[in-house]
Formats: sequence, structure tokens, C-alpha cells
Amino acid sequence: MNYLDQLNPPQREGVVNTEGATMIIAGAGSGKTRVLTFRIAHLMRAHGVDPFSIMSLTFTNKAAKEMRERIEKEVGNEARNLWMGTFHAVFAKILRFECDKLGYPSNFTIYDADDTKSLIKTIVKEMQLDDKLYKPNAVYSRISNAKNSLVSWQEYINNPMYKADDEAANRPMLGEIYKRYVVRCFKAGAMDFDDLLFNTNVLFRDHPDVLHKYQHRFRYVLVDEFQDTNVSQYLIVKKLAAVHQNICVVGDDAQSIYAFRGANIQNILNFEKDFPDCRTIKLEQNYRSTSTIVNAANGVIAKNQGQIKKDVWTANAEGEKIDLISAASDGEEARLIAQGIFESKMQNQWHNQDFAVLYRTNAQSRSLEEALRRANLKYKIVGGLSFYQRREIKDLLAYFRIALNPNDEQAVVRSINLPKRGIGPGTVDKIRVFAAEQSVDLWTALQQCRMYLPGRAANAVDGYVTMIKAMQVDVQKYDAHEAAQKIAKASGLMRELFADKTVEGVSRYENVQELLNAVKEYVDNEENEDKSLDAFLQEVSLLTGVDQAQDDDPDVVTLMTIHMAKGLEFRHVFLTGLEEELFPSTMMMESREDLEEERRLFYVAITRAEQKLTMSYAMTRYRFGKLVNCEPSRFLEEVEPGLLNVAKKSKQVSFGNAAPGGSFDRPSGIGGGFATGTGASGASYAKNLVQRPVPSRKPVPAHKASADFTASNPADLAEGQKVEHAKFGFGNIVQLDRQGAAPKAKVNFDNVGEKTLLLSFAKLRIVE
DNA sequence: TTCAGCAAAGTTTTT
DNA sequence: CTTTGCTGAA
Repeated sequence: MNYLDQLNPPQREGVVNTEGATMIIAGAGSGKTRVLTFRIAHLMRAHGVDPFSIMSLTFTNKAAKEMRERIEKEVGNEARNLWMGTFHAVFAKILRFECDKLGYPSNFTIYDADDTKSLIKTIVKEMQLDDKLYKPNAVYSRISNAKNSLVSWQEYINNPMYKADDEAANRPMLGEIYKRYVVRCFKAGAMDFDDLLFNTNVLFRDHPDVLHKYQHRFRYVLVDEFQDTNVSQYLIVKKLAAVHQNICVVGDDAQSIYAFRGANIQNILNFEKDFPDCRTIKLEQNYRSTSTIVNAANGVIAKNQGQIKKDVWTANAEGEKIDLISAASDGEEARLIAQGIFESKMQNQWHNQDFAVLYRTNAQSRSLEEALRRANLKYKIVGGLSFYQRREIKDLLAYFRIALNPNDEQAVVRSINLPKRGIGPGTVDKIRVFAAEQSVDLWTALQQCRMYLPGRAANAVDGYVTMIKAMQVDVQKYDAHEAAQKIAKASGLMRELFADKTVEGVSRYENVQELLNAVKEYVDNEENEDKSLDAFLQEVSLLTGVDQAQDDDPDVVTLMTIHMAKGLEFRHVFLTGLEEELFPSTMMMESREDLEEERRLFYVAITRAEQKLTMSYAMTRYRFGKLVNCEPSRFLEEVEPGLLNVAKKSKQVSFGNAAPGGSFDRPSGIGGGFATGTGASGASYAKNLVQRPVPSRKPVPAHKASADFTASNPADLAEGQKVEHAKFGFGNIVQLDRQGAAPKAKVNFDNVGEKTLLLSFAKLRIVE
């Protein structure tokens, strides 16, 4: 068995000991994916285990796909039959079979974060609560935490501890919101992400026969990235493995970076309690990185108190020192990074794909993108706004959803007046009120609109209902692609987008075409047995940023958040924005645990690098359009100075008296670590650098527009064009900006002076 | 109901 | 800097 020869002793132990409970603590770059793939291959090849009885849970769909491909190489296409995917995807699949037992329709909708937030918003509004206090994000994170800890709304309301907490936070109605939210989702036949796990737990708890079935089906359960599982997830796998006890979890407590989502390192400790005979294996040899990088990472993570003892080491060469770039601004930082990539490419004969630029927040990608574009370096952004989160895509998906589940409230709200059908928010409210008062389905309320709506609105709603009914027929009759095309056409969305000849309009139309292509691809893919639109939608709603179809050109620089980079590796990593308040993030700085999670994030970032690491920070950065002063991150001080190579590129920056071994200049009272203890540390010394003058507002003289005034198509506008505005009179276009989501024109008006107008809002008529 | 125009608020990380 | 939400006019 030659594959066993490719492994070191602990790795081999992890592969061949397939029976019983196993916990593999795998240091960064120690080959845990390799162990996991070989373990599964070994099960199938050496023990003849049926792939249908192996469940392997990963963190992203992409990880699952890669692992499946690697296993396929070992065992052939039988690997297809493995149950492999994210927790959410795998249990959504199981729930589809079983959820009638919980009272859900089998084609239940999955609400994404947008749907969830907008539902919470409407509930808060309906309860007439202060939306400043009950912000959707805050409310949802509270609900989400409850669900991930398996606290139902009943338990939540009855638990005086939660009540006290909420009252202390001035949000006494949270329990009621939780209740209404759950009820509303249930009525809409919808589950949010947390429900997929919560309801799986409910299913297994209340239906022993179902649990029994799956317990016996899955003889082997494997969990990757175990450190990032929450209580809800852990209980599911614990129950599943209770019969055969063949459970293998792989993780690294040092890389736990999802506590904000309910991930619980405690699971690792619980595991040893729940499976007392468990075999614990440590993988400590790092094969990925130079010793410089491994040592730097070790030094950093050693500052954390709570961790499992581990000694990550490497036999790799020392490699280059870690470069540290200090830039005067975020713009300069980006420029120096582009330059750094260019030089590294030349010097090492590396390609674009060998580079990754990592940052803490998505907002940081803008300046980096700009610099890379200017340097002619091809790049891709992983995550951020995914294709399926674009407005036009979500609009069309909303129609798909209604055709399958006409009670999907969020989809109805989204689509009912799009394109404009004369059904405004007032009418929508009336429909909702009727549904609530008569306690009927939303779909029933829509069909009975004549009973409570005035003629004109009722006609409009009737038209909508008729259209949906036709779509429902299409979905039953055709495969996903044909149905999707018919729905896209019938909805009127295509016509509206096609008519829009602006740059953005054209690209939106193309995006919709792209979605239809994706449906086609889905239908043509032999691996997908179920060709219905329903199946396509289920798959799509669980896609993540990393899962997206890669562009045609693989040789590109990768830009992404550190979170997205987990599990990946690159020859040369640039870690940017190492500034107090940004990284570690102010929002995270409420406790020692918070700081330690940020430090683990730093650790993850460092250990992505194979050959070379470059870190950078800027002294000033734009935030909310304001220039803000920044201080170097405390994390920089935690990197052993001997491993650092401070670039001398920027003259504006001094390191104070930072002789080797010294520390960075920092205002007194801040100190290293978290001496001040409060979340406010650091906030005191970041102040606005530039006070921008408030533009004086001139009164706008009235202008009588000509009677036949009509707006020009914004696409026809050009710089230098003479135009007339309905309100401001005549002027010349000084500058056109079609870059952003909202294109703008700067116009110099004869009477009013320069004004910047959003093109979509501008009533500009071209003057010959 | 729709739309232009203006004011205010918002940016952690993700399934 | 962007996006969202409100308001008054048609």
C-alpha cells in the first residue's frame, strides 16, 4: 500500500486506526487533509467500507469538493457516493427527506442573512419597537446564539437569565421577537442557516426512529475543522456516532476563529469526556512553511493562555525573513504591496497564483484592487459580495423560490412589485395583515385579495398571482433550465433589464444570463440526479464565497479576508492592515478571549505562507470617507524581532527607538498586551487627521423646465456634454463616474455652480 | 404609487 | 464614501 509510505508515523496512525473514536490535533501545515483523505480511502480500499456509510463534514463546499477529488484519485469514482459536504449542506439534504415530520414542506426555502435581517426588520416595525435599540444585526446575533446553543424560543422566554440580560441591554422584547421570527419562518416554510442545525437536533431528539436509521447508516463519521464547530453541530455528530462510535475529528485549537458564530473550543475537551476511549493523535511536523514562518507563528500563539499543548516544528529550510512594510497611507500600502508582488515574481520566478493578499475586513480590498489594477497584476477577490448576493440575481431567485414555495414571505415581498406593478408597500402591508388576522397562508391571502383590496390594487395582485400560478406549472413540467428561462421571461425582469442600456444595466443583464447558464450547467452535469429547479435552488442557497466557479484564468493573485484563507496556502503571503483597532479589531476587544481569538486569526494568517511572508500597516487610512490616524498593531510586537526585516521604503515612518528587540513607539498607557483591559484601549489616540471644510450650501434658484422635458438615457451622456436639468437649469458635464454601483456625473451649472448628481436620479436633458 | 432629492447611518469575520 | 430611509410633490 504505497500511500502509507507517504506518511509520517502519527499521520499513519491517524489513517490506519479506523475503529473507535479518534481526535487528531493537527498543527498548521501538518498534513491533516492528507490524513483525512487517506483515512477515507483506506476505509474503502483496505476495509471495503461502502462509501454510502461514510459521512465526512467539512467547513466549506470547496474543501469537500477537493477532498472528494483527492479520494477519487485513490479509489476511483466510487468516491462520488460519500456523504461529504458542509454541516449545513449535508443536514439540509437529510432534512429535505424528513422535515415533514417537523411540519415543514419538503421544498422548504433556506433564508440567507439578507432574508433573515429583513424579516427581523419588519417584525420590529410591526411591534412598533425602536429600531435603534433593536438593530437587525444585534437581534439576529442574539437569536442565532440561542439557536446554536439549542435554546428554543420557549426556553428563551422562560429563562430568567436571558430576560435579565436583555433587560440590562434595554431590549426586553427580544424573546418575543425570537418567537415571532421563528413562527414567521415556519409559516413561510423557511429555515435560516441556524435552523438547519437546530431542526436536525429537534428531528433526532423527537424522532428516535429517524435517528436510529441514520445512526445505523453512517458507520463512520469524520469532522474536519472540528475547532470551528458549535454546540449544535457537535451534538448532531455525537448522536450520529453513538451507535458505531467510529468518529474521527480533526482540528487545531490554535486555529479556532469562529467563536463569534458560536464555535466552541470546549467541544475539544468535551470530546474526550464523551468518548473516554478516544485515541488522541498529534500532528506536529509542519511541511508547509519555512522555519522562519513556523517560529514566528509559534512565538505569537504562545501568548495565548488557553490552548492544548503542542510543539509544531519543521525540518524545512530557514528561508527569508519576514518583511515589514510601513506605509504612510492605505493607498501607499497597496502600492508597495503591488510593487512587492512584482519584485517577488521577478526574483523568484513565481506566478500570480503564488501570491495572496490577506486582510481583516472586506472593506480593505478596495485600495488593494486599485493598486493591483494599476500595476497590471491580475487578481481575483474571494468572498466579499458573492455572485448570488447581487441584487438582480437575488431578484430572479426570488421568483424561483415563489414558484416552488408561494408562502416564502421574503421572496414575495421582494418580487411582488418588481418590475413595478403598482403594488406599493401599503398594499403589501394589507396583505400581511389579512393573512395574520384570518390566520391563513400568505398564498391564500394573495389569492383572496379581492376580499380586502380596492379594485386597482386587487387587479395588480391578481395579475401577480396568475403569473405565479403559471410559473408553478412550468416548474412541474420542465427541468430546471427550461423552467428558469420561462420564469425569467414571464417575470418581466429580463425585459426591464434588457431595456436598461446603461453600463450597469448591461452588466446586470449579463449577470442574469450568467445565472441561467449556471442552471444549464447544473442540468447538464451528470452528477446531479435531480434536475428540478428545486434541487438547483437548494444547492445554490448553501454556496459560499469560496465555492464559486473559478474564473477561466487560474494564474491570478488572490485577495481575501483571513477567515476565507483558512485551509489554504500560498508561496508568498501579504498580510495587510496590521493596525490597532483594525487588527485586532475594536469590535472584538471586550475580553481576553476576544483578543485571543484575534491572535489566533493572526496565527492563521502567518501560517498560510509557504516561502515568504510580508506584513504591512499604514499610518493613515480612509474610514467612512474620513482619513484616520492609525497605530501599528500590538501583534507586530509579538513577532520575534530577529525574524523581522523592517523595510526602509517609507521615510515618513519612524520606529521610535525600536532597536532589535525593542518595541514600537506607542503612547504610554497602552502598552503591550491588554493591560488596560477595556475595550476602549487604543480608541483614545486615533483621531481625525484632517478636518474637511463643510461645503457651503448655496440656495438653488428655481428653474422652470420646458414642458416637454424628458430625461436622457444616462448611457448617452458624455464628458463635456451640454445639459439641462429640471431644477438647476443649464450646465456642462465636467466629469462622469460610472465606476461605483451608483454612477455619478459632476455638472457645472450656469446658475448654481458645480454639483454632483447620481445619474439614476439626474434629470439631465442633452442640449444640442 | 412613484420618484427626486435629501439626511442619516453604517463596516468584523461567515454557513 | 456608500447605501438606506424618509418626505413631499405629482
